[in-house]
Amino acid sequence: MEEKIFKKFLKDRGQRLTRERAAILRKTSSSQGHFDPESLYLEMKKKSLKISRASVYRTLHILCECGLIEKVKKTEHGTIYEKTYGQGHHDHMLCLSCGEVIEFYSEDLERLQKDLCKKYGFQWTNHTLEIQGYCKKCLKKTG
Amino acid sequence: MEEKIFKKFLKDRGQRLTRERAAILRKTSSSQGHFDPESLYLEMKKKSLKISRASVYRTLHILCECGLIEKVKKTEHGTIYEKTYGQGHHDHMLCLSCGEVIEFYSEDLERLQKDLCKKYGFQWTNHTLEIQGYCKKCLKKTG
DNA sequence: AATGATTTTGAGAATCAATCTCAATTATTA
DNA sequence: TAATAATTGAGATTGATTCTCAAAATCATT
Ligand SMILES: [Mn+2]
Ligand SMILES: [Mn+2]
Ligand SMILES: [Zn+2]
Ligand SMILES: [Zn+2]
Repeated sequence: MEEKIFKKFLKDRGQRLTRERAAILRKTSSSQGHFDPESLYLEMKKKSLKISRASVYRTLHILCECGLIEKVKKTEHGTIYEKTYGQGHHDHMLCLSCGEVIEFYSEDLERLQKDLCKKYGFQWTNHTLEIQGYCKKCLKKTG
Repeated sequence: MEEKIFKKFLKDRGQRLTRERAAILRKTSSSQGHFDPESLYLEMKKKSLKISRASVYRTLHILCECGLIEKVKKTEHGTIYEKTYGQGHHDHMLCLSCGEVIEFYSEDLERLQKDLCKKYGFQWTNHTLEIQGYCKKCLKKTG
């Protein structure tokens, strides 16, 4: 389970699983979907888990290195993250109207990309794909 | 040609094609590949085209709205742009070692994405795909 | 060409996410 | 327990970007 992984990861680097780090880990592990550091900070504050912004940012970094979460992208309002533990790889559709994020996965799409890389002599490690457009719900409203 | 398009676009909004805007347009039009506002600002400064940062940022915005350039993505060092006039749509491979950007296009990839959108009742408008990995050159070096 | 209205510019201030500083605190080791 | 090492938080700092606003440039009209 996540805490075990995180603890081991930290230990191997001579770092400690503090109360603050554990709290942030729990928060991100139980998170549904995408999140950003500031919101996470504010939510923890509300819940009387007063952890400084510095620690939030620092811990999110470590969690990335550890592979438990990942940066999704940078926006004008800051960086978006998502947890990766227990989540398969996927890509995103983003509704330009309501902001909804649809997660999807396509084996064909993955294979096609790897084929393309081969063609260019490029050694694939990972990728990010975001499709922008309008979701079903918004299409109904606007007609 | 670009200047004509830009001029018309501005005129239609009651805006003017000033010396500053024209200079930035020329610079971006003649640009090869990707660029960022700060570098563009510094280069123009070197060439005795002293244009303020404010104007650079403002003009890049307008050029985006006009469709002559596009934001590629946001990085920790700022926003990356590229010109779009005369360039077909394409996606990117980014070398994690040397930073090289390979531009590529795949009809199959495009079709596949549109099919996926259909499946989700999502109305496609555009997308961005970045494949991260290692380029041919770097692979040779590192073995 | 002069007048008056409109738009644009640039210098520097403001904003905002993210990082850094460093003294005080906490955990680990001897 | 004392010495050592890691961590925290408050606030300062950085860096990209935006904003402010007075001065300059451009346009339309007489
Ligand atoms: Mn996701
Ligand atoms: Mn490109
Ligand atoms: Zn929507
Ligand atoms: Zn390379």
